[in-house]
Amino acid sequence: MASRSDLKEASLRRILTASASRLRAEGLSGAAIAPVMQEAGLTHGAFYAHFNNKEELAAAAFRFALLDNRPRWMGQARKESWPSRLLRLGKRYLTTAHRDDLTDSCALAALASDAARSNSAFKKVYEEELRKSLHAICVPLDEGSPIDPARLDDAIAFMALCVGGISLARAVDDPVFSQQILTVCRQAVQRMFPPDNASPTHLEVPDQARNRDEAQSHDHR
Amino acid sequence: MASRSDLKEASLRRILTASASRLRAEGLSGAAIAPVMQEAGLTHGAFYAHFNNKEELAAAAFRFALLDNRPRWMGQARKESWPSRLLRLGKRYLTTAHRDDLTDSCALAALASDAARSNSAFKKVYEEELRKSLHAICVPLDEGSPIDPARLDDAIAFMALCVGGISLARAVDDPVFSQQILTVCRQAVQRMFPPDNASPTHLEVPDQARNRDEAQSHDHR
DNA sequence: TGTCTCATAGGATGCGCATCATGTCAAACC
DNA sequence: GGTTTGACATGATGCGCATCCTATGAGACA
Repeated sequence: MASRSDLKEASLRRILTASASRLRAEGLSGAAIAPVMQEAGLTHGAFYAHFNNKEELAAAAFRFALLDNRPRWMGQARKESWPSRLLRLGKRYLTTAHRDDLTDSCALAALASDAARSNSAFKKVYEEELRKSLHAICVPLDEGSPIDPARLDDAIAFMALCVGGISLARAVDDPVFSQQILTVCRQAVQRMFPPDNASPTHLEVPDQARNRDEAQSHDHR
Repeated sequence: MASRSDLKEASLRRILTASASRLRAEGLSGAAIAPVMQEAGLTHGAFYAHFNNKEELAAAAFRFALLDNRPRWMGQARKESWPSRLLRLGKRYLTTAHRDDLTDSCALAALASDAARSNSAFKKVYEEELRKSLHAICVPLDEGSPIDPARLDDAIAFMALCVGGISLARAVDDPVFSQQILTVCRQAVQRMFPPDNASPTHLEVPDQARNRDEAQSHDHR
């Protein structure tokens, strides 16, 4: 039928899709309006029918990027123990595939430095999305229940490791080194959250043996 | 006496200082030539007496930033055990003071996202500096000796956690949440690298209580 | 059928920026 | 002392970009 508002909504969606890609690939200041609109099949003039300014677009596109990706990379981590859930997520996150696919990657990592330099409005959006992701990590199954603060702390450390790991892996030129960074970080997740039988998540002293080398370094998505 | 080349060298130093600050505060694309030159007490025309283009400046300024900061934040972690060295470094790195002082902060964290989006030339510089920092973490004392690969792996995971932690803490708007991120990451360092003499009898859980990050911003202790 | 609305097109404007071109003056060198 | 060199200043040049303005054409609506 293509009613008037349907068309606009479709346009908006294309704009957000294009913008979300370019935002991650080129950063907050890099993703310019005209190219985004062109990628969306429109011209720059149409932009202001959808947003008041570039900042609004950035916020909306950032939200869109995470809304789009979160379910995909959450997958079904259900029913697993807490440490194995983190381990599984870490193995999915810290891959060469995710590293190399900037345009479709985790926006929290891709725009971390940018958010750090941005104004309070964008930081609020970033924070909101980060909280949503942390929440999703903590309780992917029953949406309503409050989350365990200890788990939240675990999830924060986990996210920091993942974001830092993939950022470093991307920032480096040598693919071997980059791969090493990813592998080491995957192992670090395991060391930080040892499998259930070891001991519960907090206040434990995991034997100081440096158990390295249980690294399957192949990536799958 | 102010010989000709002395003057040029002094100018270069001012340019690098100004550029290194703005680079960290505004990113690779944000740090423009004219403002940098002005901050250095020169005009934009003088720029090309020192560099061929903006990329050269960015690379040099990035190097300069780390050369300038590395000794300061390494401090004297000598003679301590490996885990306590990392713990000490983590406590120094993951502070609100470091978080808030973008212009003088760790360039590896401030420019991680930017490097990820940059060309191979800049990534090479980033990688080189990252390797130097990792090396400095592993063997701050005797420069010559080869580094233990296991320690290098530890240092990589440590850096990832630190970079991710401070990036997230900066990207977020709520100061309480930001503080929590820093605190959790400091604890995570400890969890990842438990102190060697961590005996159950002598349970000293130093960082467990709500932070009060040792706010001595950098150096001077 | 005829108005109205509004998403879109296509300039136009003005600014910031990297880079280049030209001028200047003091130190360096003969 | 006279010439040369080169760091620096000043002023283009041209591009990319955000934003604004105006026109248009097709759906909405009467």
